[in-house]
Amino acid sequence: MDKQQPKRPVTLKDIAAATGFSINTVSHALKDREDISLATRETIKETAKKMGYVGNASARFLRSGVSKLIAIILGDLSNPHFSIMVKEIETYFRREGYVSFVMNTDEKSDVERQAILTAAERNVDGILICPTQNSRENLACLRSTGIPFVLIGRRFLQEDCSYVVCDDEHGGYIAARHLLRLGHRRILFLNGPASISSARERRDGYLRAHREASVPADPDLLATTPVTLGNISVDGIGEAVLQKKATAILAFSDLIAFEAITALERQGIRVPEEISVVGFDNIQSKYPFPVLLTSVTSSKTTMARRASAQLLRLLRDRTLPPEQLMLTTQLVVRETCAPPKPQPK
Amino acid sequence: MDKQQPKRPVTLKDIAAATGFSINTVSHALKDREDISLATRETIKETAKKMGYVGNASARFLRSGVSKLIAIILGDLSNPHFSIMVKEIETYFRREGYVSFVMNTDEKSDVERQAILTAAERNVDGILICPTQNSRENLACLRSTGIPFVLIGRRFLQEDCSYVVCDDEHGGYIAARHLLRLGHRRILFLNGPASISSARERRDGYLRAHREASVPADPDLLATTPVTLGNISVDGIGEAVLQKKATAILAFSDLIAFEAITALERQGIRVPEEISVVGFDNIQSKYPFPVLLTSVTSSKTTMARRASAQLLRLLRDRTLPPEQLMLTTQLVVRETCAPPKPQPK
DNA sequence: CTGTTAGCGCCTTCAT
DNA sequence: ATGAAGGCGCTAACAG
Repeated sequence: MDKQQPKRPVTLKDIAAATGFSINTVSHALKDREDISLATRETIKETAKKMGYVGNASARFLRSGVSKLIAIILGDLSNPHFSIMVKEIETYFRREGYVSFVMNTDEKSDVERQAILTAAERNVDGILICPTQNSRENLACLRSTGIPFVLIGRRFLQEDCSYVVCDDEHGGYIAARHLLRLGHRRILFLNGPASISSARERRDGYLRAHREASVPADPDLLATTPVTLGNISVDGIGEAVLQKKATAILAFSDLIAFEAITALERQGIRVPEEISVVGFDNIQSKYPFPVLLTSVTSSKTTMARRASAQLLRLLRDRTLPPEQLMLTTQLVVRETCAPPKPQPK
Repeated sequence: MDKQQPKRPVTLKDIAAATGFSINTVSHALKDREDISLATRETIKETAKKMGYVGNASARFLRSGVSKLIAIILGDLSNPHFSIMVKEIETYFRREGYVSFVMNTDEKSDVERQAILTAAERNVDGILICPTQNSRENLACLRSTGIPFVLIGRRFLQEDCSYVVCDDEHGGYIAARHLLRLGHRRILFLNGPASISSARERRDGYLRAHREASVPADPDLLATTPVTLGNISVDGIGEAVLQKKATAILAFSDLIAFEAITALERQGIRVPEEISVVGFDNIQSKYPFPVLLTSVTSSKTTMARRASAQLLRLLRDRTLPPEQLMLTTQLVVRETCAPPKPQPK
């Protein structure tokens, strides 16, 4: 067999030597260029296969300037919301001949900055990023690389760059409206930090629903929790609910909602009998968990595909203007909401 | 500002021209080599930073032969079981200066083969793979690349290669034993395909528990379902349970268990009152879902870290012999199991 | 149709 | 302490 020595990879030069053609001819033949005779192409391709030629992406990039590499930068891959999208993106781009790598920022802007620079150093052709938005600097950093990018899930309103987001304001609105219509008057919003655009916009929707229903929104009911798994803090949620007299909870993500439900039930507070809960992301669209959480959703796979398609277009023609896309949001009603219990006075 | 032109990345040459030193000196200075005077190093590093130098990984690889790239090949990133591990691996390797990219095989061996070749073409330094095991050829393909690799979660018993798995036989054993001790005599095993080592080993444990309990294991209770999300098939699970007179289900993964529970409850069959369910993976260790599924587990983060560490060692010294590691499995008892209902005759 | 030349950005080696 | 030369594998541009 041909498999003992430390295996130097086969190069075009090796194939050239083996077939007697020049390196160049081999290169062209392997790309099936018309200007090489069919016979030659056949011979060369056969020899290449026999020798186990796989090519060298680094060398190819160095010469051509095209790496066929994509960077995906986001907070937390272990969150199903993201992993579902990443899988979609990876599959989409692999079909187009690209390889994509993921970098987790844990929502920290310095890690994100490092990730952007790493992407540049790795010569990626494009970047898909769900920005931390802790600071504005990283957007400048991203721009300064000159690499085409598309934001996904979050956006910068004052800036003119490409993004694909969902209608978070509407999401916050329909979630709050649903609860208000059930009769809830004090809805605790476990929101993400206001620096994140989607958190801000959901809050706006939440407030709009209150205005429409002529229910005053107590600022004390707007709470903030970190959004990364493992850092979500719902300690004392039971106490908070009682103290703030909340009868419902709106959570920034399904994971936060689940954390809250788990904590509440541990304290003997039942959902939805004693407190209603609405989440965001509808991660059950893919996993048929028997949890039955009412949740606001937008198609993650659509979002991922649209963002990928947009980036791909940008890669093919870098002069294209930025494109903004907002997908609709819907409320998926399951079983974690009910009218409020008559409050004992 | 310095940001209009199509932005050719800054190279060592540019810094050399700007500082008046040679390319070589610049290269050395940026690596903080002792043989460049401190003053020069300072100057050069400052200029580099000012000019926004980020380096070029492809060029570096081409010369040095080290890409600092890792490929992760697995079935389905959107499965939390995998995404949790991938996040761990990505973080682990990034701290060591590596970038890792993921490729989903959908458990198809031809896609896997392509992924292996892509990894080789991309000059990865190492591969972490959870093999499909549909065919044996891909292992040969993997070997032929000469790239160090570590299997994760599945293994080839006859082959001498590095792997990190959990004790699946013991997992199948304790799961079945738990159900047998509760009084179940007919446990439907929704297992993965027997080509997958972990499925085979879990089945062996399931059978051992039956032997120990002197309960005959009806082969009719050994069912097989695809393991990728979206392809899991539990259609007619209700009918199957009734027809096979099963009083409990053991599932190859938590996702399959959830699918089964959802399907059963839709048919009005209640868990655990009418049927008990045990899953595998304990994905709730990270997500506090209020589902309370009894599940067999092994630490995913430990598995990921151990596999990463093992691969890293291999990268530092390719002559190291293969290393095999098996982590223990435990049963996490939650609320989906109960003694069987007295069967009406 | 096929071959030659040159160079992408970096690092290794050797020279000064 | 710094510089010069050469080449990693590939492809673009041009020559024959």
